[in-house]
Amino acid sequence: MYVTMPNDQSSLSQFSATRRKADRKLARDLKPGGYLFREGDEARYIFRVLSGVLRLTRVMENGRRQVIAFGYPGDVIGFPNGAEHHTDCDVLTPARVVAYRRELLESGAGDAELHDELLTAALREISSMQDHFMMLGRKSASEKLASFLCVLADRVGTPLGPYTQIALPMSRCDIADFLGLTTETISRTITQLRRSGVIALESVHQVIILKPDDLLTLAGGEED
Amino acid sequence: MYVTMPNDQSSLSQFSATRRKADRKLARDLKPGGYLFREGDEARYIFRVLSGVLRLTRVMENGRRQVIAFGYPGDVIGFPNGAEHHTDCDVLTPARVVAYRRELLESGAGDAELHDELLTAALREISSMQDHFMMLGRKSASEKLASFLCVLADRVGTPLGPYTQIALPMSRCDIADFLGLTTETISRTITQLRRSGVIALESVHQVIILKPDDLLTLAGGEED
DNA sequence: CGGGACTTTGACACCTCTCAACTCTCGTGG
DNA sequence: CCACGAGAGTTGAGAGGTGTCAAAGTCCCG
Repeated sequence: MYVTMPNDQSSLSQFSATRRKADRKLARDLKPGGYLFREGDEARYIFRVLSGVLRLTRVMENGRRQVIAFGYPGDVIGFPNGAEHHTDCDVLTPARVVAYRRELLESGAGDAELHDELLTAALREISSMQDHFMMLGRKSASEKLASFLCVLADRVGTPLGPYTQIALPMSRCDIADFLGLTTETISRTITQLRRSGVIALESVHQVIILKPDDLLTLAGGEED
Repeated sequence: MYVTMPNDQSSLSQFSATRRKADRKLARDLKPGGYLFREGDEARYIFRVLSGVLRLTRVMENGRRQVIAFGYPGDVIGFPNGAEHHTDCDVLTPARVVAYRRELLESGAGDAELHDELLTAALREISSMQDHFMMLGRKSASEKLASFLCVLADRVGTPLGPYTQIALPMSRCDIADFLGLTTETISRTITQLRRSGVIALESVHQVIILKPDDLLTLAGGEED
């Protein structure tokens, strides 16, 4: 999942019901703290997230880290480039994924429908990443965080009375590395939002959006 | 083309000789200042750049702009997401491109080899964009610019005695919008590099790299 | 030769980072 | 049951890098 604007049309719904049924027997369960693959691993499979949250990261030799994306249900991750994976994929919450052999993306290998779904996912990935460029390069700290919360609310928010609640299974540091900021800036910006009454903190990892319209405005305009 | 680290293996060579021959009759010539497609246009074709330089941009309603990529020979651009293009594609120098019907990427449509080449290009695109994230989010102005020049030198640099010369057909503003900076910062950083003897300016749009090793060091480490 | 766009340079402001201290949470062990 | 410690999160002060605004310089092309 990339943080763009909250008009992500991606979701589980793009995958057919028969597909989801067939996947069930191929599903793999993952424990928090573990990993799905590491940079340098041979990329034999592409994964689709059924439940839980994963984290894709890349690290520079000097230690600087970038969180490439968070993998939420419906996301497809692990697109290969060459023979190896080029990111680490860690498990943030108990998760379940389906593994598809990479040949299914590359040739179809007899399952035209799945081939098409994976290809569509790859193309959507490219488009989402382009949106994310805009955010990393052209938005302020508060705009970034507001955008992030908006997208999460749209994709995985749960109603809580008149409000929307969202879980933040990742650490402040993960959010910072995703948005190109520091943990301190994340923390300070969250405090700002809280003090201005836009959000409230149920706990450190549970946010309640009190003023969705204000948050959307803070997110800075949509693209286009 | 994305600015990552100068280990881009992409080039014309990935496309077979027979392909290049067949393309010649499908080639389309483009004039500087024109455009190949605009955001919102129906995405019927995917393009491969044969010569010249293109520019892919996305604009927010408040005017902020992000240059998504520069299209250099060997690059494939215009991957569709849904029915429409989501970026503008402008022509920076006289250019020649080949247009492939999008069905060739999606189904193969009888040309398995081309299908494979386009798919590989899409996957490489994803990987390159991931590298670009690192740069937008985690590098300083001088690191960004040094990285940019390194990649250009690798891909389109021409030997000039013991040095390497590179053309910068895009404006300072384009470079800024690509790297997530301002034109002033680009200008100042170029001046720094010039004063420190790492580069020299043949003209505003012609750079000579005097100390490639220093430039590479300034680019900050490679990923991994 | 003139005009407009682009580039460079300077001064200054401000946002974010850095470094540091403190608080909070949670699990462990006495 | 409470004390303790480790890790994560928050808050503060100060520094520094980049943006903003303004003006001068340069290039290009009619």
